[in-house]
This record gives sequence, C-alpha cells and structure tokens, in this order.
Amino acid sequence: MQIAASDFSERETLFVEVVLPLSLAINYTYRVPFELNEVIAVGKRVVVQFGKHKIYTALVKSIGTTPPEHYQAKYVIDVVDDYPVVTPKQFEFWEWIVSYYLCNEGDVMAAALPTGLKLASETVLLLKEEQPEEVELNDKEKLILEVLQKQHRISIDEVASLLGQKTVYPIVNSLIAKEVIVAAEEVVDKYKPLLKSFVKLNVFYLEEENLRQLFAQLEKAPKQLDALLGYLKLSKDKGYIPKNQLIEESGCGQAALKALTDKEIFYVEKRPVSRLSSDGEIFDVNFKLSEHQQAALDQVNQQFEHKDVVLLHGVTASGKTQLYIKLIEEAIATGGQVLFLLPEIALTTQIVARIKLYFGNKIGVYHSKFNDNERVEIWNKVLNGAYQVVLGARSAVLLPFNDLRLVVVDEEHENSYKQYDPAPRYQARDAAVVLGHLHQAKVILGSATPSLESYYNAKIEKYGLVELNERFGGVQLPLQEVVSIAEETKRKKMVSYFTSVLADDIAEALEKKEQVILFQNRRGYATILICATCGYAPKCVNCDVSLTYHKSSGKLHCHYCGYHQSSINVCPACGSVHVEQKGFGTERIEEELSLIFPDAKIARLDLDSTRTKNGMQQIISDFQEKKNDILIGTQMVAKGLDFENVSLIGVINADTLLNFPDFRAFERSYQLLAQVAGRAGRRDKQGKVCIQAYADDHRIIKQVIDNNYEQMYEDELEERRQFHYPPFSRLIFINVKHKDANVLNLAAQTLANNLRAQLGKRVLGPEQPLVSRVRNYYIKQIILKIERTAAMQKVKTVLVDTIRDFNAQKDFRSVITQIDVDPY
DNA sequence: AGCACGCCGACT
DNA sequence: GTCGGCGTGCTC
Repeated sequence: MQIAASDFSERETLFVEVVLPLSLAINYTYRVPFELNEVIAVGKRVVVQFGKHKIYTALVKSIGTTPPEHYQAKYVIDVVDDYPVVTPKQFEFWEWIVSYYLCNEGDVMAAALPTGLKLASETVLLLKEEQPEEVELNDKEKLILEVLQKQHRISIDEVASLLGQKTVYPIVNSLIAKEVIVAAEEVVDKYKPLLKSFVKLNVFYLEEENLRQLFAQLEKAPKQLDALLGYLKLSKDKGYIPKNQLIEESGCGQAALKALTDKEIFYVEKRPVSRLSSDGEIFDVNFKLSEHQQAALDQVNQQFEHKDVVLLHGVTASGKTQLYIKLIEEAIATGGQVLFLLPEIALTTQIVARIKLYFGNKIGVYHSKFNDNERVEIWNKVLNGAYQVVLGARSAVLLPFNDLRLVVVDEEHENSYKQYDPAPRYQARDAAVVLGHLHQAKVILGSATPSLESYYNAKIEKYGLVELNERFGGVQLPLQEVVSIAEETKRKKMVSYFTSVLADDIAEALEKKEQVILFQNRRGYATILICATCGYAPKCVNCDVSLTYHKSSGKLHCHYCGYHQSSINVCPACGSVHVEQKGFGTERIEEELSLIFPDAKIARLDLDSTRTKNGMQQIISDFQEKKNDILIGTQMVAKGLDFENVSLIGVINADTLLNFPDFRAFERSYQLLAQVAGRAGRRDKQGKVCIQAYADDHRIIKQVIDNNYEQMYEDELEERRQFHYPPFSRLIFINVKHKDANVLNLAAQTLANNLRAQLGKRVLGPEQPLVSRVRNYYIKQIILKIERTAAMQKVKTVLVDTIRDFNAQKDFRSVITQIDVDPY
C-alpha cells in the first residue's frame, strides 16, 4: 500500500508494517503515535522495540489504518530519517530477491543497508540514584555493584565476562528487583560524520577600512599576520577554509590561530566533511576506439534497440573497458545512473583507477574493504544522485538507485557474483538483469569466457550477442605449451614440482629481467600430513577435512572453520616418525623455487598473504614496480591484473582444477586457464604460457591452447543436456545441518521423502557433500533438479511449505535447513 | 538475532 | 538442593 502520511487526517491512528534487519519470516506491525503522523513515510527508518528489551531500527514498508486483529501493536518510538532512505523500486527488487532466492525480507535488508544505517540497542546497567538502605547481596551481585560504583555503567556483555558465565539475566533481574540498579537501552548511532575544523574571518573585516586597521594592529605579531595573509590568500571567494590547510600553508602555528580566534577575528567551526576523497578533477583521457571496437559499440547499441541484455564476448585485451566507458558516457549524458559490477578482487586494480580517473567525482566505488562510515556516505550519494556511476562488487546491486539507465557486469562468469553464506544467497549478475528490468535500464554482460548460461541465453536470442575477437593494439597471443608431468617424471627430468620445460622458461625470463607469474590453485605449504607407516592424517576437530600444514605459522590449519593446532612430528596413532607431506600449495612452491633460483625475488599472493587491508594492494604494486621477479599465487593472480613486464605464466598443475567434482569443473577450468594465459605478454612482446599437467591431452587444455571457446561451449552444453544440468534445468540445493549425525540422517531422509512425494524424481539425494561436517555441524544435501518448462514458482511454494511443515515436527525442530537457488 | 522459560546434569 | 548449560519458542 502506497499512501502518503498527509492523506490521513491528523487524529487518525496509523499502523506501519516494518521490515526488521533480522532473518524473520514475516514483517511486523507497529502503531504510530499521533505526533509522528506527519513525519512517518514509507522508506524511512523508525525506532521500535522488538522483544522484551531490544531496540532496532526498522524500515517502514507500508502505512495503513487497520489495527492488527489478534494483538495489541507496540508504538513506534521515533522516526529516524527526514527523507526515505530506501526507494519504492528497492522494495520491489527486495521482493523479487525474497521470492526467487527463497529468503526473508530481513535478510535482504540486513545485506543491503550499511551497518551504519542499522542501529541496534545495547542493554546497559546503571546504579539507581536512590540506593535502598538495607539489601542482602550475594558475592556476584556485590561484584557488579563494585564495578558500577567505579565506572557508573556496565553492559550486559561486560557483566558476562566479569562473572565468567553465559547466563547473566537472573542476576541482573535480581539486582533490578532489589532496586539497586536500573537497566537502560542505549542506541548507538553508528554513523558519525567526519568533522573537520574550518576557519572563517569575522565579516567585520571584509570592509576594506577595517581590514587595514587589522593589519596595523597585527604588525607586532608576525605569526598572526602570517595567518591572516594565509587566510586571505586561500579563501578567495570561499568563506570557510580548512584549519589544517591554513596552518600548514601559512606556517602560522596553532598558537597564533588560537590568539586570533580568542580576539574574535577568526571563527573556528567544526563541519562535516566527506570521507570519500575526490580530487574533483576530471581527466580528459581522450582515447579513440579502434575500428573493431567502434563496430562492436555500434552493434551493442543496435542490439539494445530490441534487447534489454547484451552479452559482450570479447577476448582478453580486446579493450572491453573502453567500450564500457563509451556506453557509460552515453548513459549519464542525459542525467541517468550507471551500475558497474566487478568481481571483488578486480576492484583494487587498474581498471577501477582508469575509470575513476575518467569520470572524476561523479563516480563512487563500493566494496567490502570500505569501512562502514564510508559506505553510509556512498549510500546517500547514490540516493540523492550525487553519484551517477557506481563501481562495485556484488552488494552494489542493492544500492538505492533512482534512475538507472545502464548496468555493466564485467567478468560476468565469475562465481564470486554468487553469495553463498549468509542469506540472501543471490547471484548478483542475475539480480542485476532483474534490477535493470525494473528500471528499464539496459544491461551489458562482458567476459572473455562467458558463463555457459549467459552464452546459451545469447544463442537462443534471449540476450543480444556482440563478439570482439580482435586483440587491441595488435597484442599478440602468447605462445602456449603443455608439458606432461607424467612423461617428465618417467624421464626423471622433474626438478621438484617443475618440469624441465618450465624451469628453463623461468631461468630464461629471469635472465632477460622479465617477470614471471606462477599459478597454483591451492594455498598453504603441503596439502596434508600423512603417516607413511599407518596412513593416519590429522583432521580438523570441527570439520570433516584434513588439516593443511602452513609453514609460516608452523601450524596445521583448517580452511573451513579457522581451527588450527600445532604440527606433528610423531604420528599420534602409531608413534611412527615417518610423517610425510602430501600435495603442495603456494607456500611450498615458493620455498622450492627459492632453492632452485636463489637470486630471484619471490612474492606470494593468496588469501594468507593478503589478510590485512592493504596486503594485496601492497603485493600487487610491489610486483608492478618490479620489486619482485616471480609472483606465485592462487586464482587471485588470474583476475583483472595487468602486468606490463610479465613474459611467462606457469600453471603448476592443471589437474587439480579439472578433477574438481562439480558439473561446472571443466567450464571453470577453461575460464581460469584462459584467464591466466591472458595475463602473459601485453603490448609489444609476445608472452609465453606453460601449463603443466598429468592429463596433458585433456580436451579442455587443448581448447584453452587453441583459444577455442566455441568448441568448449558446444562440448559442455552437450554434457549439460545429457545429464540435465543448467541451462537445461534449474538447480536448488537444500543443505540440511545438525549437530547429531543420526538425527541428521533421519531428518535428511525424511525431508527428501516428503519432497519426493510431491516433486517426484526431481528430488535427488540426500547426498553426502564433499565436506560433510563443518563447525561441528553434520551436513547432508538434497538437490532439486527442475526442468526448464516447470512452473518454477509453484515448485518453490511446494518446497517452502514442505520445509516449514518438516521443521514444525518435534524431532526436527533443531534441524537447520538452508535453501540455495541456482547454486554456483 | 537475542531473550525467557523450562529441563537436566554437576557440584557445594 | 541449586546453579548454569542448553534446547525451544516468540518477538507486532
């Protein structure tokens, strides 16, 4: 219901349906106190109490006059915003996400709003002003009281850690009953505008005569005179100038400024400033599109006339970015907004810098490395239209666009567009297509190796298709070679993990002072430790996985839950000292390499070496500045990085990719290998790619070498057709979890049976997933494979209802079920 | 999510 | 007996 508050007479009682930022199945209704009738509006945030204590900011979704039938609604405590922070279009979009990905509206709200816009209360305890004369207190109560007498307030969490126990409310409540303390809910407004001091000259001195007198007056205070001169020079027509800038540029010092302020010659005022640095300059990067690019651009625009979505299949280095820039320019020329989605990892790289340079302060960047205050500012700037272009990762689709004209999804095949853990488990590329549709915007999906789904959509003419096959500026394709590890092993030519071919290539590149990137899709030092005597391998205590040995920490780590323990030299099972390392990761490669090439400077790029905020940026820029000769990395090295001086790319072991048990494994291997290969040799020199593999005659490797995407697509599509995988069907995974393996087995079987009763052979499983226990929860998976022609919404309704009924059964109440639509 | 309520094992 | 952990239900 979309009714403006002003449509109601002042004394009418209003009720609002609100979304809470929690994973709840329904929305809740609150009553609006009369005095807020005027200011309440859809899309504004309100402060409400939810449950016994907690206070949250909820979002007004609709306003009505009918009171709820079966309960007394609580009052809205306050209205937070002067203007709506969520637009009607967003609510519409959220509803689509809820119904398509089968999650709750609160999940979407929690994911969409930056934390700064989601205040929640914290319970704090305060001493009661009038203390009772005689009370009996036990030791714990006395302890709390003592602390309170010292610091006047204490939070519930602090009480818990003070007493060293989890249950604290009985004690707290007893203290309240004894009238010793009171509890209060403190709402912390998390967003704090950044305040900076600004200096302004008293308007009195704007008169020339007064100013002359002031100069005379300050003659004996040279520092103050400096400050005044500095101010006059900097201020020009602006009244306020930043205090630190004045001090720095005039060299007047704090004291002089303070003296002037005390004399009321200057006024100092704190004003909110933006954290988002913008130099405000718009660079005129005047580039010309090549003939091929211009042709492709024309085709895109042509296709946009009758298609809303166009897939741009452009080989690596074909200059897709320039096309995007032209399209963005056209879209914003008439005042519209543009969303440019990139995989998270690519956001720290050159492409962003290039586009930022080009569009100046019209552009906002949004990704997970931004802190919360910055995100709130971006949110507001998108909402009020200050940003016309937003460059962002997955979650940027949830920003409050007003007038979206174009959506660009670069590297559309990247699986990081799919959110896996918490709900909403959405695919940002697909959501972007829907968002585009809501705004009647055009959508362009770009990739050198499109996802099978998108390419299929283009082939059946659901999407437009534009091919860009020419490498920009005549960049040559790299020389590619495949080396059989098996063969080299047989001939005893392997040098640790390197075939003689790769080792020679590396030596040659180093000789020529060119850089090398080595790709190994596994981090850590050795994959696992294994006892050569009894076969024992240390496993995680919380998860069903073997631990990985990390040499830098000297510990065994679990990559699923973060558990780690010290390493073992002696087998705990049989006492044998023959504990061996099996498999190898990036760390191990790094070490082996430094033995073979002791003079080479080697860096490593993986999750472990990039934990800190600027870790990755540092490693990348060091490599760009040629501080290192060789960069070893996981997938990270493949994505969006351009290094001018890299002449050799080595793939240590392609088999680990190909052998991944997933129906998309071959497609992904192709994409990854093609992308890795694309990193070699830009501009003038021809690069080299060396792929090591046991399965050296694998068709995927051949197709990568031949740069034959089309053939890969045909082969894969045939496989998918035969085995009824997407795009010929839709998949929904249902993950069932429980702490007790027996309960889980029964539960998963029961749920599968219940589903099968209604959906028949579309239901597969329950199956044991690759990792069957994570963080102490056992996991089973039920898979729904639904034919393209089925009524999807009906199937989803059946699914949700069945799970609801299942969870209502006594024995299965504590069973956790997660639905993952279109898993990746 | 986070709190209350109620059941049940461990410890003074 | 009582304290505290843990499972379950509910929140407008």
